[in-house]
Amino acid sequence: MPIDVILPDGKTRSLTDGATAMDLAKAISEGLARQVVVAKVDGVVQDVRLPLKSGQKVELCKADSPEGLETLRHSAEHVLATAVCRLFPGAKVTMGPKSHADDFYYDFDVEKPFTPEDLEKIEAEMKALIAANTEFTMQVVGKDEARAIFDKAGQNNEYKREILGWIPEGERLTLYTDAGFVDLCRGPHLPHAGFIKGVKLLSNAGAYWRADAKNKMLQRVTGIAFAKKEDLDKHLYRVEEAKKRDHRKLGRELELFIVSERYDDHAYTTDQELDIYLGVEADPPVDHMAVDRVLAVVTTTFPGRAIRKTVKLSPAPEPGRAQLDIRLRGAMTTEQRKLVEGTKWLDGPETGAMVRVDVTVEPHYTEEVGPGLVLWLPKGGRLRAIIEDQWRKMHLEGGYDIVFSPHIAKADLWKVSGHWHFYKESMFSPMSVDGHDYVCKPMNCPFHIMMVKSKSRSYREFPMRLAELGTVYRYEMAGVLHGLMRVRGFTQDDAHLFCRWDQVESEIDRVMHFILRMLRTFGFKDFEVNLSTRPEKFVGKVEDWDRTEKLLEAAIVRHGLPYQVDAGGGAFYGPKIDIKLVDALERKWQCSTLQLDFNNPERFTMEFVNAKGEKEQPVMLHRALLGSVERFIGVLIEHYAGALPAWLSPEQVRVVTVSDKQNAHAQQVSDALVAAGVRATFGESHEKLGAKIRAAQIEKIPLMLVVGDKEVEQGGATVRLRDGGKDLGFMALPALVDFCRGQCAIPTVD
RNA sequence: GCUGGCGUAGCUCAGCUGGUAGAGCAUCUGCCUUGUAAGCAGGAGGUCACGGGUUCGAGUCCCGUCGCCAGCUCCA
Repeated sequence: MPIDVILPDGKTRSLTDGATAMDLAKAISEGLARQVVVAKVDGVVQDVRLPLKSGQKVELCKADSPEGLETLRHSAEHVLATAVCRLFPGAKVTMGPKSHADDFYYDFDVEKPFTPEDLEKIEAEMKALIAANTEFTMQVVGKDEARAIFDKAGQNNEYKREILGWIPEGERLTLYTDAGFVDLCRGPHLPHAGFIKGVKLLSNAGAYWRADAKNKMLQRVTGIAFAKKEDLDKHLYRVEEAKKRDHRKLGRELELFIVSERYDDHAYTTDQELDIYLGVEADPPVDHMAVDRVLAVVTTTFPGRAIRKTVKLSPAPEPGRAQLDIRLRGAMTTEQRKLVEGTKWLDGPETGAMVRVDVTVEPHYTEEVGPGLVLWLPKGGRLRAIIEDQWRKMHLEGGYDIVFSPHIAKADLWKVSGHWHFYKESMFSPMSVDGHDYVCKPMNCPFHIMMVKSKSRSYREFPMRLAELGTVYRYEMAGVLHGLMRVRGFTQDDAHLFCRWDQVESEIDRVMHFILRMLRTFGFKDFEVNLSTRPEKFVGKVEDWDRTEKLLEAAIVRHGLPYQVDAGGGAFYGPKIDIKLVDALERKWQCSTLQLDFNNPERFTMEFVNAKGEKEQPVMLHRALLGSVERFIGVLIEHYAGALPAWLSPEQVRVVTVSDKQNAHAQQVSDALVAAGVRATFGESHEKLGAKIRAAQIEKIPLMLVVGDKEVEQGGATVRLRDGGKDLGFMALPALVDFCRGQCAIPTVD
C-alpha cells in the first residue's frame, strides 16, 4: 500500500510502504539525494534511514542547514570516537554532548591524557575516515542484542553498561556503526562522513564522568566541524580575533586595570604575630580536640609569641577519618620550623581517630591584593567613572532613586533572606565584631528592603525604585576566575523595584525599555532574551507565578525581541528574563536581568497601607542592566577590540607636534579643548611625528591633532582619526573645538 | 574545589642533555628639530613566583605552597 507524505511546498508525494526520507529524496532527484543529510518530519529531526508514515510533513535538510549542521557535528563526534578507538585500542568510549549547536566533544577514559601530538594524529585519522566517505549504518535492536553487539565489537565497558542501564527494559534502541566502531546513539547521523568538509580538534581537557567531581576524570576532546571548508576558516579566524580582543591583554596594554598582580615578597620578623590557619575536615568531637592538640603544640613551640588563629571547620572526608590542613605564616627559627612543618599523625584517646595533619610554613608575605580582586588604574578608573556617570544620569532621568549601602553587614541579614543557608560557602568568611558575625555583602537586596522598611509606607509611595552601584563580594571558586568577567569583588548595577500588583505590568515594561536604551547607548544592537519559568521547588503562589510569567513574556513580545523559554529554569523565588547582548564577533553575553521576587517581601515581612487602609505585601523586582560593571567593561573592551567610541575613551584627543617649536601652541589647543569639556592631552616629546602618531594609535586614542608651523600660523590643528587613519585636514580653533565636542558627544537613543 | 599546562626585566619572549642570566619593545640620559604607525647612541632594570630537596654546582631535575591559563563544576 502506498503512503502519501507532504512536502514543504504543501504538495503530496506517493511513496511505497516503508519508504525512507532518503527514498523520498531519490524519488525527487538524484542530485538532491546526494545532498540530503537529515530529514525533519512533522518538525522533528529524523534519520533519513527511518521509514516515513502516511500524512507526515517531510522536509529534507542539506548539510549547511541548521539541522544538517547539527547532524554533521554529531557525526563528526562519532568519527572522533572511531579515530580514537583505532589509534588507542585500550580507550574506553563514554559519552558526547546532548546538543551539537556549537562544537562537539567526546569523553574518553584512557590511561594517559592525550598530548597535543595525539590530537594531531587523531585529527589526521578523522580526516582519513572522512576522505573515505565512511558510511554510517543504523540498526534498531533490543537491549540484550545491543549488549551482544558491544561485546562482539570489543566495546563493552562500564560506561556503556551504565548508559544502557538508563534505558527502560524492553525499549528498542538504535545503534550506529561506522568503520567498525559501534555506538549507542539516538541519532540521526549523516549518510556518510564525506559531508564533513572542515574539521578541527580544538582542545583536550579533563571532564568528570556525568559532570560529577566524585567520578573519574575523563579526557574530553573537543572539536568543531563544518559543511564547508570556508566556514571552518571563518570560525578559526574568529577564534584568532577573539584572542586579539581578549580584555585581559588589552586591559594590560591600555593600562586600564590589573587583577591579582604579584610583586615582592617580604620576610616576616619575630616581632610580628604568628598567623595560623586551620582547615579542619573532621566530625565533632574530633575536630575540636584536634584543634586543641595542634594549638597546644604551637604555643609550646613558640612561647610568648602573639598568635592569630583562623579555624575553618568542614565535615570529615569520610567517617572515621579526619584531616587538618595547617598553614603557618610568620618568622621562625630553623629548629622551630623543623618541629612543626610536614605531615604528621595525631592519635590517642583524646582525638579518638587517626588524624592526618599537613603543616605548611610560609616565611614570606606577598604584595598581592588577592585573586579576583581588581585594581582600576587611572585610565580604567576614568572609563569606569564615565560609564557610572552615564548610568547615574540615565537612572535619575528614568525615575530611580540612587542609594548607597555599606560593604559589610551583619550576617543576620542573609539569614533572614534565606541566602545564608544556601550560599554561606560562597561568601567570604565572616568576621567577628563585638560577638556578631559580619560578612562582606554578597548582594544589595537586604539593604534596599530595609530602606523601604525604614518607615511605614503608603500605596501612594509606590513604585519605589532604588538603584545602587553596589560592590558585592562573592567567594567564587579559584578555577572560575577570569579577568574582569568572573571576579570575587564586583559592582552590580543593582536596583530593586517595590510596587503594587496593579503596577507590575507597567514596571516590567519600563524596565525592558530602559534595559534596551542603556545597552544601545553603549553601541549594542542585537539582543536575545531568555524567559525562565517556575521550577519544581518554588515559593509563592502558583497564580502569581503564572501571572508574572505572562507579563514578562508579553513585555518581550512587545519589544520585538527574539526569545526562548527555559521552562522550569527560574530561581526558586520568582520568574525572570535574562537579556543577552550580541557583540561584534556575534558572541552572546548575558548582562541584563529582570526578576520577580516572591521570597524576600515575605521573609522580611514587608508591607504597606493600601487604599482601603489595609496592610498589604508589596511586589519586589530585581533588575540589573549592565550586570556587573567589571564584566560589562570586559565585554565593551572585547566588543570594540579596545578601540572604544570617543565618548567612552579615557583620552579622547591627543595633540602632537611636528617639532618642539610648536609646543606652546599645542598646549593652548589642548587647554581650549579641556575647557570645552573634551579629554584632551598634550605632552612634550622628542620623537618624530610618525612615532607620536604611532604611539597615539597604539593607545587607541580616537582623535589626534597635528600641530606644525603651518597650524601655528593659522591658529588651529590638522585632524587625524584613529579609525581608518584618516587625515581630515586643517581646522581653525573654534571649529576644531566644535568638531571634537561633536565627535565625543554621548549618543542619544530613544 | 578537581584535572592538565604554565610562572625568566614593566611588556613579549629566548635560555639545548644541570656549568658565570639574554634579546626586542617600554623606561631613563644625551644627540637630532623632525609633517601622519618606529631617528641615533648610551645607561639602568632580574633572590629566574615562593619554600624545601637531589647535586661539587639548579632558571633547568624532584616535592610542596602560591598564582595564572585551559577545561570541569559553580554562578543568589
